[in-house]
Amino acid sequence: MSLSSIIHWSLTSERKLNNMANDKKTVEAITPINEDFGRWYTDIVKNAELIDYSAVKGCVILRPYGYAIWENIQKIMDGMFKDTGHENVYMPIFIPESLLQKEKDHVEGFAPEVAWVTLGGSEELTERLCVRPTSETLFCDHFAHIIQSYRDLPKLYNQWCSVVRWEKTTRPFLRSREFLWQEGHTMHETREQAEQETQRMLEVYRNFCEKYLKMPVISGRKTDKEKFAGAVATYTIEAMMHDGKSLQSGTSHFFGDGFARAFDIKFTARDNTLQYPFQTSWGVSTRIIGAIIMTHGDDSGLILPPAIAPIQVVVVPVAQHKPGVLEAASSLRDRLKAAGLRVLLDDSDQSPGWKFAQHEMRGVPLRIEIGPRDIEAGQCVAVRRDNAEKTVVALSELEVRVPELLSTLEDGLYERALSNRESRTYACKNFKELESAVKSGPGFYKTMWCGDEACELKLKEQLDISSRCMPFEQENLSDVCPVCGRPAKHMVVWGSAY
RNA sequence: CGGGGCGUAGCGCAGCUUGGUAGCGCGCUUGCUUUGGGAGCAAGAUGCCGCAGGUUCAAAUCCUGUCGCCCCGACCA
Repeated sequence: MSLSSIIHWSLTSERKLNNMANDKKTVEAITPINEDFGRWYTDIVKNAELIDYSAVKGCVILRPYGYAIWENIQKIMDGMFKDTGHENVYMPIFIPESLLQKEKDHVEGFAPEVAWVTLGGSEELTERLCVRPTSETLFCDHFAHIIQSYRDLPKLYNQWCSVVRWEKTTRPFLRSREFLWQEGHTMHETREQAEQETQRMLEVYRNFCEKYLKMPVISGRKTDKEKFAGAVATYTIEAMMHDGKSLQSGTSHFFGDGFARAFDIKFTARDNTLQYPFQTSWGVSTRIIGAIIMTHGDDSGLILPPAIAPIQVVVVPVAQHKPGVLEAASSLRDRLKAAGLRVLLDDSDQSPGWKFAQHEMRGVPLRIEIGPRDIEAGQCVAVRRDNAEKTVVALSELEVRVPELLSTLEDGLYERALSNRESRTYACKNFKELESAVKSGPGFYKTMWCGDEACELKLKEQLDISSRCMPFEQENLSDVCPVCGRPAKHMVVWGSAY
């Protein structure tokens, strides 16, 4: 028996025992978060009814609760894009092969994971069509038609759509073959304007993650090795997950005029000369839902930040068959709804305990219990999802206290995520320190770096870590690269990534 | 792509070694009683045993092939 089969055997039998022990209680017990993070994650996405697996490997069904999270994310982000002057468009799902191949680096980067359509009905197509893995080429083809003059610039476009990348290893939300996202594509008169746009949209992403998702991120630049195929520079926001691994949560690319040249996009400039415009693109995908799960979740399941939670408050009536209870509960619901909250009154005929567990699994930020005793006392009981803290709320103060509780919960989520990141972040002056930091567990390892890709590759080989980003907020940890000893140019955050 | 494991009711699994009427728990349906942390009793319904061949009087069980999923590793804009 090989080592891995022994490990597998002991895991499955352990699970069997767990299941047997839990049978009385529930069939939906999830793996403890610190026992097997990967399994915990899969348990969550299925048990919280975010997704179901489909007939095609790597393509998941977003169930109503999971899709509602995406809709809330969309609503907020779309507003932020509109506020920064962007317009939504929709491009076709297919890209002719000749179009995809116009930019050399781009096609090389994406070719291995592109899905092709070769037949229309039973007829072989004269040119095969790729199912878009990203839409730079389509936008460029279109921009070439509509940009003539500096007066046509800037073009600030965004589209909400799905893209397909034929991945070998897949995980719900984190890496699937088809996923939903938004991709912004912009064209500018000058290099500076495009560079500014790249940074501006990264800042929109950072703001969105920190303000609404309560997820601290590090923003910075990718090394050349890690940058987007065809980009001059790629910027990223990196978030640390519960287990210390890094998740690239949004990217913003500066393309220079490379694509413009490849696609022959030209405009007449103010000085009556023909110029190539400068381009950006930026994207956030449903992967961000994976980030939310892995940042905030715990042993009881999901914890959703209120801003994107499909249900912000669940009202659970206790002894709901008794006269007056359901009426009191639905009046609570109506008042909270009127106060602008997303509320569910769970009047299903499950026991209260079952409802508690169920809504905890689904990450509802705040639960309100109301039973005969409360009604008599003119109160209800609010329970925070993140720390199970119970607060007695006078019914007369409902509209004031509930938003307060949600807001302190938001602060709590952010603080907890931040302190997890801080406790797993290591500043390393030399190779020895880096090595021992890596040994002490997954995390962010900050070091200086000479800028040479050879050193980057060496760290991958020797310590199995890759560069996550070169943060905008640089620190001076030492004067030399810990790998080669040459003068250090940048501070880099290293880690292992999802 | 390499190594390992698993496909039996909606879910989790037993049965396979040694072939002989398809099982258990949860869930589901109906009724009654319950309700402040995953309720109880009673009566029900649900299976091309992944698929295709083969051996046999007889296959969930043995043999061959095949497809799918999971884990570990490699790869991964």
